[in-house]
Parts: sequence; C-alpha cells; structure tokens
Amino acid sequence: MIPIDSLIGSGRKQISFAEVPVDKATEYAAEDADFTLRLYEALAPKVREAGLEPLLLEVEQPLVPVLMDMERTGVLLDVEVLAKQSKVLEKRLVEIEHDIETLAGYKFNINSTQQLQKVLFEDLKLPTKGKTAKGTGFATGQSVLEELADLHDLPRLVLEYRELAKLKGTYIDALPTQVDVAGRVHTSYHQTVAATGRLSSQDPNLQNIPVRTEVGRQIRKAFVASPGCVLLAADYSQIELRILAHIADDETLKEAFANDEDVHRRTASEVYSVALKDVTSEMRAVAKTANFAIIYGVSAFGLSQQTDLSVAEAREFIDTYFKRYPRVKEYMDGSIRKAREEGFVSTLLGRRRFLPEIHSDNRQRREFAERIAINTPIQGTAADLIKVAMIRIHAAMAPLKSRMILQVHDELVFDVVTSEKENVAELVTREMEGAMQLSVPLKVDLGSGPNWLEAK
DNA sequence: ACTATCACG
DNA sequence: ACGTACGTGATAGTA
Repeated sequence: MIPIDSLIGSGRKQISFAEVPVDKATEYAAEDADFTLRLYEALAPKVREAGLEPLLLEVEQPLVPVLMDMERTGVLLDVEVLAKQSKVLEKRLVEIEHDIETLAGYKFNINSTQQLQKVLFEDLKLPTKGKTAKGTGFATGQSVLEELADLHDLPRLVLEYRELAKLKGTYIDALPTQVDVAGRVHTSYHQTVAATGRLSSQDPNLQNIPVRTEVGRQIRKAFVASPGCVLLAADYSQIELRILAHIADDETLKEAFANDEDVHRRTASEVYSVALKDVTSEMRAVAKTANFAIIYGVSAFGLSQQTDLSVAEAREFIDTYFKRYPRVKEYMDGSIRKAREEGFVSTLLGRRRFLPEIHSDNRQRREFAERIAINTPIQGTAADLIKVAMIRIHAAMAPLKSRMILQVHDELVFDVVTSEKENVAELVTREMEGAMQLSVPLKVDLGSGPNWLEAK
C-alpha cells in the first residue's frame, strides 16, 4: 500500500520492495531501522526531480489512512438474500444444462471452452468467427455466441448459462464465504496496481459488483446499510468526457456541459447535422458508443464492432466527429507527440505513465501505446480528482458517525446514520463537485436506500 | 501457471 | 494486409 513506485513509473524491479502492506512495512522498519531510510533515499530525489512531491504528499500519502478506514469498516452483507438467489439460479442452471444436453445430443461440461468448440463447430457445424487471443482454438466468447444465436438455439442457451454461472460462482456463492463475524466484507484497495492511477480492489473485488443485467443487479440488494443507517451512493456524471472537454479545451464540448446538456444527444446532433430534437435513439446510441471510443483512442474497426455501423461508416463518423470537435483531435495528436518526445504522458496532477512502446517498430504495439497516450491522461485525471474528493470528504466526515465504505472509480458509497443523511449528502456533493476547478462544471448524482441497488 | 471468459468503470 | 477501444480482478478448465 505504499504508493511510491507508481509515481516513479520506471525502475519498478529495483524498488519493488516498496510494495509491501503498510503494517508489514512498519514491521520491517521496526526490525530494520535502515529499511525506511534506504527506501526514502532511493526514491525521494526521483520524486522531487519529476515534480511529483505535491502528488505524493498531498494526494497519495493522505489517501492511505482514508483507504485504511474504508477497508476496516467494510460493508454489511445480507447473506440471506444471496442464499435465496443461489437456489433460484441453481434450479435454472440445471434446466439449461438439460436443454443444452438435448440439443447437443450428449452431456458435456459447458464451462469447458474446448468441449464447447467441439459441439459448436464440429457437431453442429456452425461457422467459426476467429481464433482466441493466443490462437489456441476458436473463440466462443459473448460476441461470437451472439452471432451464432441467429443460426441455432444452443449458443443462446450457453450465453444464459454463462451469465448465471458467472454471477453465482463469482458473487452469489463466493461473497458469503468472505464475511467477518459481524457479517461484513472488507476489500483491499491498492494504490500501485493500475498504471493510470486508479485504485484497484481485491479479495474480494468490490469494484466489479454486477449492475448491467437484471439478474446481476439483484446482487446489489445484498449490500446493505448498517442498523440505523442508509446507503448513500454518489457518482460523477460523465466525468471522463468532462475531463476531455477541459484538457482538450473544446468549445462545443465545454458548452454542452456548461448548459448541462445530454452530451451524447449533442454529439449526435453535431455529427449527423440535425437539430437536437431530431436526434433519434439510434443516432444517440451510436454517438454514445463513439464518445467512449474517443476516450479509448478511436479506431474505425473498433467502433464498427460496437455499433451497427460498417467500418466505412464508422470511419466517416469519426472524420465528421473530428471536424466538429477539432480540439479533441488536437489533444489526441498532442498527447501522442508528448509521449514520443518526453517518453511519458501526464495527468492534471502530474502523474506519469511511461510509454516506451510509442517508438516500437511493431505497428500493433506502437498503436496500442498511442491509444494509451490518449486514454491515460483522461482516466488518470479522473482518478486524481476522486482521490482529492475522498481525502476532503474523509476529513469533513471525521466528526460524524457515518462512514465512506466503497470507491468504484467514479462513485463513492457511504454508510450513513439516518440523522446525518442531509449533512452527509451536502458535504459529499460539495467536496466531489469542488475537488478541482475545471473549465466545465462537475456534476454528482446522489441516491440513497436500504441497499446498494436502491441507492443508485 | 496459463488461457479464456466475463464482471465492473 | 493487419489486428483493433482504455483500465482492472475472479473463476473454471487445462496443461
């Protein structure tokens, strides 16, 4: 949990002994008085030369006790809710297994991609859609099965089986085994894992609790408030696009946020050259996907895969997008140029990510580095921003009994004593929206309820 | 230990 | 012609 090496960004191996939990480092320091000193002397000049002292001293280090409190507090889990869901899913999984067996003509392990390939591509003679990443076989992932579902019922059943088996195995049955005697689960947050400066969460990961499917969402009902409390969830609205608007200094994008517009609708209106009121839901959906694509570093192929657009149509969409948002294009080119010239890209608070592959002769590697050069300043600035908010919120909440319990990249969740609810809602909104002064307003959406599902 | 898959932002 | 969106972590199967 000592966050120093993420600030250096190179020489990780030499200083990897810095990656020990805080309590272990304390233990080592007690046994070996030289430990902390050697660590400090090796790293301090590097941090200072890189201009990273403010980020270290004002963000990463103050965040440590905040995360400690969140980890120690944990979140109350209603294991009864999960036990009921487990039984329902078990029953449905057995039904699906039976139906799949009937269609295949024999029993097989649906979890085995090898056995599934044999059924799909040898027995049923369905068309293959490409190899897996490592080329060890034919892909059977979600997008492949969705295409095959038009040709046969079995792929659709496998998709349903996969969804339910994932939810049951990773969350519904796993989480109850990880509660403490008080019925609470405690994650570990890591400050030095994600290359962009985001936190990561493990054992258990509480940053990937399902929400996208209806069955998955129900799992959030098991994350409940403590007695006498409610859960309050606060999430940044469109944080990465707002940061893009600020960094790129694009007038159209800034205006959309200044007016609190529906930014995807505005993008569709700009690119398709129609009035806001004439934007169809299809146009808005494409624009929404395109806005994500922009943040990740666009490719026409990638956009075409995620939409109904052909590669040519996707290319035209992107061209038009850059005509309407020229500063966004300039930002992207500038970020890639910076990576080439300086060897790294930076977030608003100066956090660095080194990109040696930006000079690679291998086009695939080089273009990957270019997309990282585009994405990291955006994703990393969002990480900077919420960390600042967390530190200020933690300080402001010190006199209160309510607790910050979860961080999910652009969202904070609080276990709030009922009588403190108005107070906490006000201070959370104020500190999140005021964490940084950008050229666009920051907006936070709040919700509360007896569990995480109803708080969103 | 590695691979494929899929959960989240 | 080529391979293709950014960042993570957990699970099950397989070698």
